[in-house]
Amino acid sequence: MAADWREFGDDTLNAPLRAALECFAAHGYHGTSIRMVADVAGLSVPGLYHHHRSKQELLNKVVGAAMDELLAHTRAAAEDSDGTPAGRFDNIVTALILFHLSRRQHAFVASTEMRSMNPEVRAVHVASRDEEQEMISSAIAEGNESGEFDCPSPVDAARAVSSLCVSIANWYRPGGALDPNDIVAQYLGFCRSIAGRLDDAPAPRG
Amino acid sequence: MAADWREFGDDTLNAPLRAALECFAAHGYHGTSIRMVADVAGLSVPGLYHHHRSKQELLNKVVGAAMDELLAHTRAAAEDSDGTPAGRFDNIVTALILFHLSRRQHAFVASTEMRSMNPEVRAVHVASRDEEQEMISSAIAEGNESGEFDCPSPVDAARAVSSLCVSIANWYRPGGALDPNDIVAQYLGFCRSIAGRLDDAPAPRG
Amino acid sequence: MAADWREFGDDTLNAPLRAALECFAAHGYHGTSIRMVADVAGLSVPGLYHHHRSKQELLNKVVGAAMDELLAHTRAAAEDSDGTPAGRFDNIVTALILFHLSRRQHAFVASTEMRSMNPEVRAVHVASRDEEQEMISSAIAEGNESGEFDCPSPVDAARAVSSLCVSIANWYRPGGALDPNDIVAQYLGFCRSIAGRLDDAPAPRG
Amino acid sequence: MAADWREFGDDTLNAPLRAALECFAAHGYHGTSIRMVADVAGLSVPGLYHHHRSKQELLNKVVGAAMDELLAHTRAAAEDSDGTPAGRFDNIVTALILFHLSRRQHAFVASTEMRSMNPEVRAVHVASRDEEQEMISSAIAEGNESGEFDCPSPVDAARAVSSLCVSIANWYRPGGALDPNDIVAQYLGFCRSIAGRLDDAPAPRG
DNA sequence: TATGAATGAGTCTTCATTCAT
DNA sequence: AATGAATGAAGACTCATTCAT
Repeated sequence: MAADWREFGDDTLNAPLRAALECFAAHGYHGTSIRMVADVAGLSVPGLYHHHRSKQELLNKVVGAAMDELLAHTRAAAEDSDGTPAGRFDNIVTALILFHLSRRQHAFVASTEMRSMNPEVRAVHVASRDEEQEMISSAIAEGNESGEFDCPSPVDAARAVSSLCVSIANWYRPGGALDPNDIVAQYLGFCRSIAGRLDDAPAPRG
Repeated sequence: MAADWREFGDDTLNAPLRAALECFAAHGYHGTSIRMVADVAGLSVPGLYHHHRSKQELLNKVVGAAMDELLAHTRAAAEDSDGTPAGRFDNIVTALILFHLSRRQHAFVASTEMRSMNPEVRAVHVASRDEEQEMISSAIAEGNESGEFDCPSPVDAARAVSSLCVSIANWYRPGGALDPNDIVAQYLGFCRSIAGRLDDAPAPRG
Repeated sequence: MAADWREFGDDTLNAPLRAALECFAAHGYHGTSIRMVADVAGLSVPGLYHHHRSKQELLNKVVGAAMDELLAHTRAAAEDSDGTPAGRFDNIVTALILFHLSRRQHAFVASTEMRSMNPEVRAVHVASRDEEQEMISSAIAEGNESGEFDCPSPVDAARAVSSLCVSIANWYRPGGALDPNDIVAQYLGFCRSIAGRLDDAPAPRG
Repeated sequence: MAADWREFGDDTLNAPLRAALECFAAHGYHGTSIRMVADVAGLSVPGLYHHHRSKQELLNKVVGAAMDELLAHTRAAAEDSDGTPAGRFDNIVTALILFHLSRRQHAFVASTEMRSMNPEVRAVHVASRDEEQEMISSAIAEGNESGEFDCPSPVDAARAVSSLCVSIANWYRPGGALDPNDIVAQYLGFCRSIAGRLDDAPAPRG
């Protein structure tokens, strides 16, 4: 994993989960009926239930898979860095941006349907998200010490960085006018400046 | 209005609309039943229908009121500025931040339930949002000319600025640890750096 | 009540509960669909739900009303007796028989659908039934002391007496060949002999 | 068979039928799903269907086997008697009691799920039950002639006797406080007194 | 003005049953 | 012989909405 954290191939969702993802992204959890999911998946309703026990479970699995993938890539990105806080920050944020470009719907559903999840499942996802943000804020904090960053509140900045990356999923459409690589560069620039990165060689900016 | 665009008093929603807002914010449009709204409003179901023709209309009114208020404040803020692009940018973004602090639920519902609105109503709101972002991007573009900003893509930066301000509604709770004034300063700083503001006197940063 | 414990007029079930009673008696709780009940009651399905919260509640109310009526009549019968254990036994058992003749379906459903009830509701009904049998067994036990009965195990006999009266609901149909008064006399005789009643003037026997 | 009508060994139901019996006894026919039966039987659903064509057939076979066993034992008991009506009555009733002690669940299901059976299958079982009761009532009637019984209505008494024996299945649990042999003696006494048995040597009574 | 009562259409879910493998 | 996968029909229940009062 450590080597290819930049790569997001086709996701591994099977037909029913993919259908659920698409429906949830388009209409929301409560706006989606199980019949819609079954139709999109090319199954009958009981056929869908043969694979997944409930509508709730569809959501859990979709969001769970997304969160796992995000964390795995982010951790790999952090480990893969050059050892400096700034390098770690760049890698983590790059992974975050790439994820939201590559898993647009997953990310959108995960952030939108938090409230529709079971409390216990939601707790897991909140923990994942918190770990995410913690990785960012500690990189910034260490960067403050190393002189690479000048950020008065790493925790708040990390939240803003995270929010900004998440927001990509709200508007990005593959095949649109913007090149993904440009977006990565652009948003990495945004995030560096939010975090108070002190640049000799200034980062690309939007 | 031009004078007090910084002030957001109590909103003017009557009981049914306020109830709808609360329910939509908590459970989403499709996750909210008309009966829930009636209960929270202290009305019977037909009593609710006496005031508002449909569930859809509740959403339209709630979101419409929010968008109108946001636009009014933003326009007033723009007009109230010192005439420089940088001053206009600061005012507009400040209005945007204040709105998302003061109308947390309204903003959350407006951004979350776009897809649940009638197409024609949605079109109005999209137009409002676009006008919003256009005000920001043109301030940045003019700032590029005036030398106050150095921003390669004002449109993209404006979207990022807007997204970041909207995201405040996702986590801010009145009465929390952070002081609203500090948040304004902090996020204005974030937005300035996203937009490539060239500072003599550096802005507060997060 | 003490005066008219022999009288069972029309029961007080309203249309939905009466419909539920009839359906449960005919097809059992699980064999009855809510649609059947609604049809029999002359209501739409949501109309039925307007009056009663769930299928389970229909069962609870039907059985609860029956148990309450049975207990009220049995207690009144006990209080109305001539003071001797034998007189009390006769009154209680007579009330029991009359109930199963007059509330055939109620009794049938109550005894058949115990297992279909919520645990807590079932507990109430088990307690009622136990009180019932306790009234019978203590009459027998006191009759043993007074010399009116000779019964080695009043508890077991009381259960048999109770079971025998309940069984009337399995076959009795109003308007059939047997006169209700004759059945009362006959089954009272059965019950006396089960309980070991020592007769000078022999009771009617079947 | 004539020799051992008092013996009820393990029943001969195979795994699927035994599972069906247990489920039907616990939840009723309509409260039982084919999947529950399959699970209890340790089979897959199609595996269950491989052995039995339908849920209905499971019920038919379970009840049919029970009825056949009951009739066989009752007939053997009748033939095995000492030739007197009273002796025949005692044997038949004893067989009836033993059956309800030994085949508690079978008897319970057979009496509870009459209404859930196919009409033609139900007809067979009604006929069996009628034959049963006819054996009892004719023993009583002949006993009236022979002076061993004094029973004004043998048919009604036979039904009461039958009902009382059936009711044992409602409460008896193997391993409980009461010894099966005692129950036989006790209920035989109950039934004799219901039937108006005139005793020189008084029978055991409850 | 306000509400108890009602409803057609829809919700999620499970049913008994079958079939390709 | 045995099963994973599938399905039309039905299950209980709720939806947004209306109407008589």
